[in-house]
Order: sequence, then structure tokens, then C-alpha cells
Amino acid sequence: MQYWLMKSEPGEFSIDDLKRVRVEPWDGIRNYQARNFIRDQMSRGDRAFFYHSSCKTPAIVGTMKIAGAAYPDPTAFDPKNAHYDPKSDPDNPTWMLVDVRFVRKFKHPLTLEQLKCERRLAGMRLLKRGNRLSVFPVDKAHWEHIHKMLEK
DNA sequence: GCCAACGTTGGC
DNA sequence: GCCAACGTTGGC
Repeated sequence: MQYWLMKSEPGEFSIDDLKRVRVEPWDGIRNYQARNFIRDQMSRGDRAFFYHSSCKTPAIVGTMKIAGAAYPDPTAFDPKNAHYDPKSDPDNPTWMLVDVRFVRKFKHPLTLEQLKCERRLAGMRLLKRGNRLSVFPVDKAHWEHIHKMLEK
């Protein structure tokens, strides 16, 4: 089992939205590195942090489970969709997605500011300068340390 | 709104 | 294949 972090702008789709709908296709990924993680390395049952980005208080706000294997992202073929990609061939789709299932919403979000203060998270990709990837793996040690922070 | 970082595009 | 220009991300 692997651990992940997935970003979403809460104005677009938040942890509360996921809590309400329970399962959601994580669509709109248009970055090859993120696509490769999704397509090649994610498996059903993997765990992921839900991260709120581009908002007042960027934070890890909860966890979710990868609900199944990757499949083609239908929004890439919809001209009306903001993430429409006319170059993606329906017979050989460029963009893939996974369904995610709600697991929990943290009582108190772990803010980016808090996370930066943790020496044990120093190597985490989220905290690296210039990080823009919206989907990436999280080390088991980091996953566990972040859960320890919740107990405080 | 600013701007650094990074990915993508396209001319050569 | 190089690299400048451009677009996007995302914290601040």
C-alpha cells in the first residue's frame, strides 16, 4: 500500500464536498508526472491526504482512499469542460483519473505553516521549494508523523 | 495582485 | 536538441 497527497482548491472541490458525496472521480489532472503516478503507481486501497491549496489557509484537511484503478478522464473529451484537451485521442487517452473515497475530515486541519515547523517532515515534497505537483507520493514515515501531530 | 518556480510550446 | 517565450501553480 502506498501513501499520497492530492491537492484541490477548496473553492472547486473541498473535503466537505467529498464528505457529502463519499466517492468522487479526481478529474482534471493535466500534468504528465501526476498522470504517471495516477496511472502507474496508484492502487485500490492506497491512502491519500486531501490538501487544500490556493486558499486562505493551505492545509491537509483529511484523508481518503483510492477506490480503484485508473481509467480515462472523460473531462478531457468534453469541449465545454475547463480541462478539455483536444489533443487527447479517445482511442488512446492521454489523461487518466482515479476515484477517491472519503475516509475522514480532521477536526483541526494541519496547516502548511504547522507542517513547515516539523523537523521530521523536512524532506516532504509538499514543503520543497517550487513544488507545484498536485499529486505525489508521501513517505510512510511522514504519513505516520502527520497522524501523530493530530493527537496533540 | 505579485512573483518565483516550473512545465510546455515552438522557432531555429 | 536548444532555449526563449509563455502559461500555470500556489504561497504570500
